[in-house]
Amino acid sequence: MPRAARKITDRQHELLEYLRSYQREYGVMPSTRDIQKHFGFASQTAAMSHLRALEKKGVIQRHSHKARAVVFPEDLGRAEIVDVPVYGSIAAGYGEMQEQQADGSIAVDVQTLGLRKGARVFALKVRGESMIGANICDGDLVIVEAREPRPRDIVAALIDGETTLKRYLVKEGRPYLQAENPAFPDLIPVTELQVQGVMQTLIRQAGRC
Amino acid sequence: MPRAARKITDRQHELLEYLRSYQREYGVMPSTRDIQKHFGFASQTAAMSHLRALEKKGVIQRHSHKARAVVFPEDLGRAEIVDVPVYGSIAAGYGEMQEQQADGSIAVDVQTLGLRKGARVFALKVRGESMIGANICDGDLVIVEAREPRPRDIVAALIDGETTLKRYLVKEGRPYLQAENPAFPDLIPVTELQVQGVMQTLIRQAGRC
DNA sequence: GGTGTTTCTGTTCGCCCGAACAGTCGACCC
DNA sequence: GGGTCGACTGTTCGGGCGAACAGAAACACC
Repeated sequence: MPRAARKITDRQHELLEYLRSYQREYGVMPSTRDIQKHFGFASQTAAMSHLRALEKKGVIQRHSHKARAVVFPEDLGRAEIVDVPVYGSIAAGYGEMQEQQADGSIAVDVQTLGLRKGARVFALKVRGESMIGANICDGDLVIVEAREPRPRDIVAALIDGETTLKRYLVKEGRPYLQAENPAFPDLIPVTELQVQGVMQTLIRQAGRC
Repeated sequence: MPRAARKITDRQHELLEYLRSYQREYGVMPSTRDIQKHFGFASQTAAMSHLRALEKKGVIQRHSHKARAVVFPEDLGRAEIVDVPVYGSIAAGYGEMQEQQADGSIAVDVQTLGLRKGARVFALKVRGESMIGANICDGDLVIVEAREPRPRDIVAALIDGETTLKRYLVKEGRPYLQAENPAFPDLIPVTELQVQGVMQTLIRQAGRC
């Protein structure tokens, strides 16, 4: 295999790793002179030829005559990525949620999440087995979009000062919430403002459930 | 509220949108002169002052005296993001998978996926109800890491030329696979090389299941 | 033994690009 | 009605930064 996709050298791998770590830390690519300093090169040309080599092997792309214009091809044309804050529990409306401390956040592209542009979104850690009938387990992460529910949506609702998942149903014009577990009481009438959002995506880490 | 977090102007929103679209397309930020040309400014200073305004409002960060050094704070310090190829079905071993066309890909940060560094990983669209007992439904997306299974892992296994999910169990030193649905036959002895990987994460889009 | 790749040194060139300075005009804000 | 913003024009300066050129020494391939 003389042309294309030859194997990457140890030294080139080092450089690649530096590019990645620099980008993660500063959000920008290093200039050839930054690379020079980091590796202790006496000449800036050394960095240049390494970049050229990596470009020839296809692991990076460069825009010529632009500053810091090194790009990883896999980052290009990727769907937009959103950070979703994760709450262990939510004991307030959406308005007050911003002040509440998130337990962390997850980053996923919008396409997988199936979100509309500009949707307000958060994630909730499921506690208990009340939705086991919908195959949602204790410990699952549920991504919720703050919007009006439609009948049969699974919603995050505020009940007794705590947020839980329930099925949103409408009977004879009156909305009510229902657990998907025969051991749980059925009909809970919806008073007002209790629905915080609609479940959009579910994420489960292996090992649980 | 005189200081900090004032509202973003329409014009500033336009600029922000341009920064994002430029970055998505080229993987690099535009220079002030790129901005100037795009908006038809007569002076490059117009772009500069817009960037300064956005920085003061905290929606971007800048590294002074560096070229194209505009950064979105939310992109900074984020866990590494990996692209996971999605296969509708896999009828081969891991080696041949690279040649097989992926049905798309999803981008998630490694932390949410719970992956080890350098792990070989792919995603599989679940077909059928054979794992409904483990609360895995038809249409779910399962992220699989190619590695040796441990007892009680859920694995992607090649059976009759098609990949399906099964529970990996060991009885009296002999490994076998089991569906998590009483309607399916239990014990399937493992011959060799059939396990393609271990389920690590599950992703479910709402509306299904 | 020539040809090619890798990993560098040393130097020069010249556009790229952020930054600073000096203004202009209009919209709000007490 | 002076003050502070936002949205610019017009110009100059100087370091940032990619790129080119001329090597060199090690190693592998065949």
